[in-house]
Amino acid sequence: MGRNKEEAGASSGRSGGRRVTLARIAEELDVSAMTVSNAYNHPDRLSGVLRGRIFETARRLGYHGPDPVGRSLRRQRTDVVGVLYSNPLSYAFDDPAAVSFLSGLSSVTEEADLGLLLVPAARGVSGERDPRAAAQAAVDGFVIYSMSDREPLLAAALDRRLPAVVVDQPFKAGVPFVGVDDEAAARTAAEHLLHLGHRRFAVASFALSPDVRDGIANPVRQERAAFSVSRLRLRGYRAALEDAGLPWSGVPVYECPGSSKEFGQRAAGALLSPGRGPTAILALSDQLALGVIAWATGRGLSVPEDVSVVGFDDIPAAAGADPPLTTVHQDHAEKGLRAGRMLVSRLREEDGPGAGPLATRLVVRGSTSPPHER
Amino acid sequence: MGRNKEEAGASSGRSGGRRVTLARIAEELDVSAMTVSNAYNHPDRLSGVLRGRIFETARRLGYHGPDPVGRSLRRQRTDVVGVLYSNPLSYAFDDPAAVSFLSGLSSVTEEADLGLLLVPAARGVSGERDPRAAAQAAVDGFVIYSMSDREPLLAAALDRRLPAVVVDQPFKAGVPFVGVDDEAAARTAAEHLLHLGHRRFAVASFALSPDVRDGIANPVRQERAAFSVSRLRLRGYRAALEDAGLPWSGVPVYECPGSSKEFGQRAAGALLSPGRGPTAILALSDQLALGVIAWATGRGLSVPEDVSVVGFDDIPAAAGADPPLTTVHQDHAEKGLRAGRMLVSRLREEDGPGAGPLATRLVVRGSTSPPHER
DNA sequence: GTGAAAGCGCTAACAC
DNA sequence: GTGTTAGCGCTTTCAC
Repeated sequence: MGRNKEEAGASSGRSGGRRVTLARIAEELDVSAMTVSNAYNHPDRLSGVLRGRIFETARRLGYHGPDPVGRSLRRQRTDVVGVLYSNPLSYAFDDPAAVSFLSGLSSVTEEADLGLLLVPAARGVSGERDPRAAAQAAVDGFVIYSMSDREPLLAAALDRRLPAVVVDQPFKAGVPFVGVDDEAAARTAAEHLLHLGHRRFAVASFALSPDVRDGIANPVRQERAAFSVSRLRLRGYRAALEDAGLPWSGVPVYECPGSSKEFGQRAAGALLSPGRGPTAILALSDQLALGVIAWATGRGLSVPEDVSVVGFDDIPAAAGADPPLTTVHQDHAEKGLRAGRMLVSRLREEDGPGAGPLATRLVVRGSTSPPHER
Repeated sequence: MGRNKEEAGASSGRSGGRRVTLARIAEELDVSAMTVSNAYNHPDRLSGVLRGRIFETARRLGYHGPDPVGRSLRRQRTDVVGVLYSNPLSYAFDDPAAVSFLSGLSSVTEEADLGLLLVPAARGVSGERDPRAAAQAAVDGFVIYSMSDREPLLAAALDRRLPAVVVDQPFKAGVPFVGVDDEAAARTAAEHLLHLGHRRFAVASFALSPDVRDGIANPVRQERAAFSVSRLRLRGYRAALEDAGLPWSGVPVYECPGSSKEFGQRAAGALLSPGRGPTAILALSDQLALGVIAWATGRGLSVPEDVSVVGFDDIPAAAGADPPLTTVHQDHAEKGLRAGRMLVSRLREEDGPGAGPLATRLVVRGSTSPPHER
């Protein structure tokens, strides 16, 4: 028989100074802690009556089930997936591509009953993120989203030898990868403009390396870019133009610190200002492309008559833009689904989806046309 | 002196079957576990030399710092904030208002070096979410975003007696709240249309209760709505119309299961179909309003000439819509900031921002005009 | 069906 | 500066 003594303020999980634990409930009912644990984790291993008394006592004492941390320590798993991002977290929510990605990822993790932990990693002086963040995250695995090649945070995460999936960049041997063929996709974008007859190009790029710059990036910096996505897209553009006999040295690449409409406007200002500017602008992202268009139309230039603009990503706003944006489509939500499924299957030690790049396709809309005679 | 024996495969954190722990490093160097712990947590309490040997040995053995779970158990804190959402997680990423909110919230939590855990809570048959999710989340506090009034998940979270903040709904005595005065704000939206001369109204609403419906909701269901945001906005509309002498019974309220452009189109189909329809539609969200506009223009009706439409939220797409949407502005990112600051200050047991509703304002754009004579 | 023993990995508090 | 003790709350294993 339980002693059943009333506790003052028993309604709170931490009243009276002492937290209510499994052991406390067990003591109260003169059963073992194991039995109380079983009541929550293996209800079939108890008589219904005892289970009822346990829950009743728990309710009375303000106990709301096994402490998740004690549980995780003992079971050696947390049922949480960590997400590592190359930028401050709040940037992710301002980036439509990242949001679509997280939407896909979260639908898989939630389905698998796993939490999604957005890992906070303060940015250091060099633009790199605090690697200790990866060591301190209580997770069963990582989804690493779009990191630069030699980011210490990435190394720290992989060092933990937990299941991990890398998305977009960088490609690391031995680590499952989800992404597209950026070089080939960028190439099709440039070829589209070449077919239309353009000969004078400029590029609006987002960051090439964590040590962010704002200005024209020379070919050396381009090839050394720590962000492989940037490097590969530039390579794709370059290959297409050089195949058409155009010297890459004549193509200014404006590097913005980030990927936003505002930066796109700034890039446009630098690229389009002088009299005889480019007739076509290749943007590494839709956000940048939209900024370019906004700047151009704001200056009385018309798109595509005066300048053609091509983006990359096909974010939701691309189709609705004025003019609708010609861009390289990639399925960001699908990336999240795929990354999630790969990681979940690894956590369960089952077979999951295989590797191989996701598809892209050029979507021709209203922001490109043959160059206008000037 | 350390024994320094080489271990096979020492490069992995869990090689040789046995995980590498603090104690293992301590043993290797013939120091106490405490000293190794101090090397990571209180570097100033060791000689630089010893610290160096410890890190060197850790590196050699593949130890990457104290296990986060063991650490959390001992310290009785996780440095993680849990986010509870009224819908499946992936919906949050498809809702521009929620995304802005998370952007604001994450910037505060990251600044405070706290992780953000998106808690997975499967949806039960009644539309309610699994309350066990709240009991199993390893967090120091909760941000509860837009729950229905009697959601078991909400009760389960509050039962844990952790610091918590509720955003948008429901208002619970004793729990810090962040939100706007929905009733007053909705009222201004309806008054705007009344001033323009409208007399025939209809409402496009998102869910009133977790047991989702799709169709006209009668006044009883309206008043019983478990989502206080829905209830209050409807009350605001109603108060304005009744003050103008219009009977609420003449105003159809179409309840959609969710808040999306697609649902808005469906609502418009039901509300605008018959010959003599409303001249103005009040939508409980911009997403719904945008759907209404899309349906109307797709049917050859022009907005605002044939129907005026007012939204609620002022999401980024509202200003760029065609026509630009008249709507009630509220600052979702600010909500996230405020909720984050309130919670962080509570976790630190400091004073934080006080209560009080955030401001809203009616933004008149192109989707409203005086009613056209028919 | 129920329980005893053991220990998951770590650090606060306090010696020395 | 470094070490000792103790225990955070839980569940695996195995016995009964």
